[in-house]
Amino acid sequence: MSDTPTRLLDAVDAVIAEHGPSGVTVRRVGTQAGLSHTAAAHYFGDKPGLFTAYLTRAYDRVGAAIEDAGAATDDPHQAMLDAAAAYARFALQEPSAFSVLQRLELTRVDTPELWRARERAYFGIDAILLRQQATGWAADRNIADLIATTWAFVHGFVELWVSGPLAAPYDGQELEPTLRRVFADLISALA
Amino acid sequence: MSDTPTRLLDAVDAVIAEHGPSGVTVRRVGTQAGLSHTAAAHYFGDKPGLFTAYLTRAYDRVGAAIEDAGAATDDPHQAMLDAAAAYARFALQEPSAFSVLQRLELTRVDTPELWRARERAYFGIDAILLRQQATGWAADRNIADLIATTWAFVHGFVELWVSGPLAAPYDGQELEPTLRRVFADLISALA
DNA sequence: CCAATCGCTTTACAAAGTAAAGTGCCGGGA
DNA sequence: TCCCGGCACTTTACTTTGTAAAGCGATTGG
Repeated sequence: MSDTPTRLLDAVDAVIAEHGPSGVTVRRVGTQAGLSHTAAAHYFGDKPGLFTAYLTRAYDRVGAAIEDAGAATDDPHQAMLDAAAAYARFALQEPSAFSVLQRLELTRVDTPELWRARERAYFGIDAILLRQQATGWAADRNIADLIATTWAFVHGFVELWVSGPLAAPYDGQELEPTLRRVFADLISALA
Repeated sequence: MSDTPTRLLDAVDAVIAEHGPSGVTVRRVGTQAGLSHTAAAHYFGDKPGLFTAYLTRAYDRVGAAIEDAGAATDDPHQAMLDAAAAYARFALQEPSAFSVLQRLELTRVDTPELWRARERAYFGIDAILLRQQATGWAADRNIADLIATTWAFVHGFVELWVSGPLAAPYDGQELEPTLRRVFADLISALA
C-alpha cells in the first residue's frame, strides 16, 4: 500500500535492473509503475527531479546502514569495518542506486533533501571515527584528515572494484572480505 | 590540420564546457565541429561509441601525465606525490573528461582501445609504487594491497573533492596541495 | 448539491538518436 | 579523356524521449 511516488521510485529500480542505468526513461518509469508515461514527470517535475528523489532515497538507505553498523557494537574498530562493509554491500546489492550516486550531474545537487540525506551518511562515518579516535587510535592525527583518508579509501576501493580496475588483481575474491582485510591494515597503519 | 575524428572529440570538450556533461549531444557535437549533425554518429557509430573514443583519449592523457610524473624524478616518493597531483590536476583542468571517467555506463566498456588506455594509466601507477617499495618502503606489505590502497585513496579523494563532500571540511583550501599533504601522511603511515 | 481540488491522463510538440539513402569529389584504369 | 568506384561526409526520415499544457473523473469541503 505504498504511495505513488514511492512506487515510482521502486519502478526506477526495476527499470535499471531491466534496461541498465542509462535505460532509465521518465516515460518508462511511469509505465513500469503501471501508470501513464507522464506520471513520473508529474510527481517529480522532470528527469533531474526524479533522479534527485531516487538518489536521496539511496543516500538515506546507505546512511541507515552505516548508522546501524555504528549502533550494533561498542567496539569502534569493529564499527568502522562494519560501516565499510555496509557501504560495499550497498554497492553490490543495489548497483542501480550506487551507480546513480556517481551521476550527480543528472541531479539537482542543491536540493536540501538530498543534502540532508548525504550528510546523514557522512555524519554516521564521522561519529564512528570520532569514537575510534577517542580510544586513543591515531590520537595525534588531524581528525579532518583522518576522516577524509578513510572516506576516500573506502569509497575509492568500492568504486574501483565495481568499475573494474580491482577485478584483475583480486581475481576470484569477494569485495566485502577483501575490503575488510585491506581496510583493517590501513586502520592499523594509521594508528 | 587535425583530422575529422580528432576535431569531433575536441568538439565534445567544447560542448561540455558550454552545456555541461549531460548537454552532450551527438548532433551538437557535429555542428560544434562545423559539420553536419550526423557527422559524429558517422565516425563513431553511435553515442556510446563517441563517449568511448572520448574516454579513451582522456585515459591516454591522464596516463601520459602519470608517466611523466614517474619519469621526471629519481625519487619514487616524489614521483608518487607527483602522480597523485597529476591526477588531481587532470580532474580540475579537464572536468569534462574526468566526469566522463565516472560514466562508464555510457561507454562500451569492452572496447580494446579503452582497455589499453586504462591499463596504461594504471600501469604507470604500479611502476612508481614498485620502485618506491624497492627503496624499502612498506617492504613487508603485500604489493597488491599497497597498490589498491593508494589507488583507492587518490581516486576517492579526488572524486569526493570534486563532487562536494570534501569541500566543507577543507573549505577554502586547494585540492592539489591538500592531496599532497594528506597523501604524504598516508605514505609515511604505510611505511 | 455543487464546485474546487486532487491525482492522474491525454494530447501535443520540439529535441535527440540513428538508419538509410544521397551527393560531390578524387584517384585510377581503359 | 572519360568513366567509375569509393571516400567523406550530408540529407532525409523516422522513432524515442523530455516536457508543457490542457483535460477529466473521483473526492471533499461548504
